[in-house]
Amino acid sequence: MAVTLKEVAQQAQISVPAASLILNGKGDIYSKDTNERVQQAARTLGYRPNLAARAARSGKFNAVGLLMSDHPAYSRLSVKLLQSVMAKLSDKEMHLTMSQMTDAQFTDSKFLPRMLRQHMVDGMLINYTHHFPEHLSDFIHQLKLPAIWINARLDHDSVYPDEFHAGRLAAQYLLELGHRKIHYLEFEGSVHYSRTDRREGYTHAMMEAGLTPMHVTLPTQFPDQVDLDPMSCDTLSHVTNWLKANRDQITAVQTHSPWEARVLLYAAAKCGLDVPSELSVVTNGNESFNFMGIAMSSTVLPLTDMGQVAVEMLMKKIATPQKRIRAKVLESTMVPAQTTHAI
Amino acid sequence: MAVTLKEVAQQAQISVPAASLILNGKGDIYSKDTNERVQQAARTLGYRPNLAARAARSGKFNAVGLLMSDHPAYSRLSVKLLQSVMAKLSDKEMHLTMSQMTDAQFTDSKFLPRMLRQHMVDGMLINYTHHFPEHLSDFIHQLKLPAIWINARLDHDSVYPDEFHAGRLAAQYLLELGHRKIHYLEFEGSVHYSRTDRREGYTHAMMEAGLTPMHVTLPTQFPDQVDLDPMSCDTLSHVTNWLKANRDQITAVQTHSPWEARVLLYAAAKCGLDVPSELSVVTNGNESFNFMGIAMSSTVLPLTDMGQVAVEMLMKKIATPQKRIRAKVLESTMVPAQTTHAI
DNA sequence: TTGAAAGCGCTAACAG
DNA sequence: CTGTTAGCGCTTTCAA
Repeated sequence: MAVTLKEVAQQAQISVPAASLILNGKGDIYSKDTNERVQQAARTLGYRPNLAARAARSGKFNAVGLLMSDHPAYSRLSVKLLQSVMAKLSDKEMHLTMSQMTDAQFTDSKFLPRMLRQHMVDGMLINYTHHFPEHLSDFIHQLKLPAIWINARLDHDSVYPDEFHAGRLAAQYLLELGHRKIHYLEFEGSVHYSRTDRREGYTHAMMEAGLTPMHVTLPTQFPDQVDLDPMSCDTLSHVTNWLKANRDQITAVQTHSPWEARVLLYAAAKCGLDVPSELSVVTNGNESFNFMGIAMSSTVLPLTDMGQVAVEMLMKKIATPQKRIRAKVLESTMVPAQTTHAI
Repeated sequence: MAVTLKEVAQQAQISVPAASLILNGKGDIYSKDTNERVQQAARTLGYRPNLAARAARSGKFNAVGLLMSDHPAYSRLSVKLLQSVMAKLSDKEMHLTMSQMTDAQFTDSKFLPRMLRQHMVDGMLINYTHHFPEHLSDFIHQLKLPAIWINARLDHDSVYPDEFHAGRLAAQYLLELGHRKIHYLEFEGSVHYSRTDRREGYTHAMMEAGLTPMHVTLPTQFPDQVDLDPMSCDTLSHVTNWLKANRDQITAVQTHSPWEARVLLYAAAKCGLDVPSELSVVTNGNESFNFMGIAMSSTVLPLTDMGQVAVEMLMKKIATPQKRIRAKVLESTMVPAQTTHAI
């Protein structure tokens, strides 16, 4: 067994509760000397408070759970977001416990993640973009477990990006650069609200500028499915064919996500189209990135804010669980880089 | 307060310890009827065991900590690895608590992560590729806290990939395809053992085949530093220039990592060199991937095994903390895809 | 087959 | 300023 408070108290010749108070920063009622003795004893013995005992007594776990899918399409785990969440929790002397659900568990109405089955966190962050099982959210409400949703467009207890704004922002940026022949490219895929919203943001900006929106959807194989059959991917040829057929009518392309943007960049190079001098490319994304030796012009999400806001909201929710908190909608910013060029 | 065992026991008209035993699967000494009553009561009341109380009493947290850097170069967080770790822990009814250190904390010899300062986990997984501060590992040993290192090449208590083998494997694959003019490309960067080992694996395979290893190191800007100045990246031009100058002497390139491979693919397209018909590209990596609409031929790590092995080792370590466990070295496999072609 | 008693390590409420 | 008493929710031990 590890060093306990009792041993520290004995060593410092004081009662256990006194040692507890002192080590928790409430020692100002004790003498300078006693404080010193206790601190010293704790240090020499290598005392580490047992968080389980503390939680058992105080009724607070000082822990937050993060629930997500193991399917990248349902719950993309942004490392930056995760870091921001952890940093913010760390400030509050709380920790993060992770839990993921497999697709099978996800659809099984009887399955409950450990974090819901057992009492172990003060609140939950739920990073499910869509398809969050209703029986689970019902259960969470029923438990009155404080929870904040991330990336889900709900009216309350939720933090999510303004995807319409992001879509419009990217288009406006291309328009400001003087582009008129701007196409919008997306691959077939899941139906998260970001998909329609970004496209509508683009459409809105084009109409505002008196231009006709040009939108194309191409078939793809989801990049994470490459495991299944690496040889069968023909995404590139779809993009290349489209680009070849339309190159005269295009000076710029806005893509739904980095996935389309990367393929497009590669296809353009294959077609001998130089980016950015002959073709500008901009995408909506989470963070700025440089996948191919060229920095992508992109809208980026304030992921750090997002994590902080989510944690702040959760803290409020934990303090007053019954009160619903108005959803926070976050705006992206446009980060110009090396794939766009004025016309 | 949530539903407690006491309430369940009252409802089922039995003592608290009896209810505890029954709900923990040790109810075979009780009558069928009693078992049923307790289970029923727990269900209708929505009982969730308080893990803090259980841990306080049993002395086991049933929790594992994951310590990493927030710097992607020191501790790349593979989502697949993380998932495998979580899944394995989930099987054992344990959970994962995350902790990251910032670079500043990392270099501050006085800083201790919460997980070490406080007693809250039964063991730790440490995902630091290099530069793990000595005062921290000393501290961990001193605490006798069971710990397993991931990605660190230590003799004991460690799981890491055989990078030499991976480097050799990729080269051998190209050789089998009939390539002779095989160059090895890497960008300047940190000095993890994977860097030299992979290169030496390549070198070894080339020498075995009676060929001269051709190795080039090009300058780069770390892809994660794009935030700092997105416009200043000239990685692509370095690769393009190198490729142009050497295209006649190259039929295949092996790259240190996907980062080089992506840039190379893009550079080749820019030069009008078709992959794979005119240039084969293979890389060492963690997982197979398709970043640009073309599936990359790559060595891949058994990340799922890696997570499982790490957890298994940690469980052993927790059971017998004093015993050192021989390090487990994992071999990659070669996954051919769309970027390689027989000559 | 069941219950009572004890205690994990800690914090909170009081009394002195 | 300091100690005593009590108890968080649970598991373990022992007696019946």
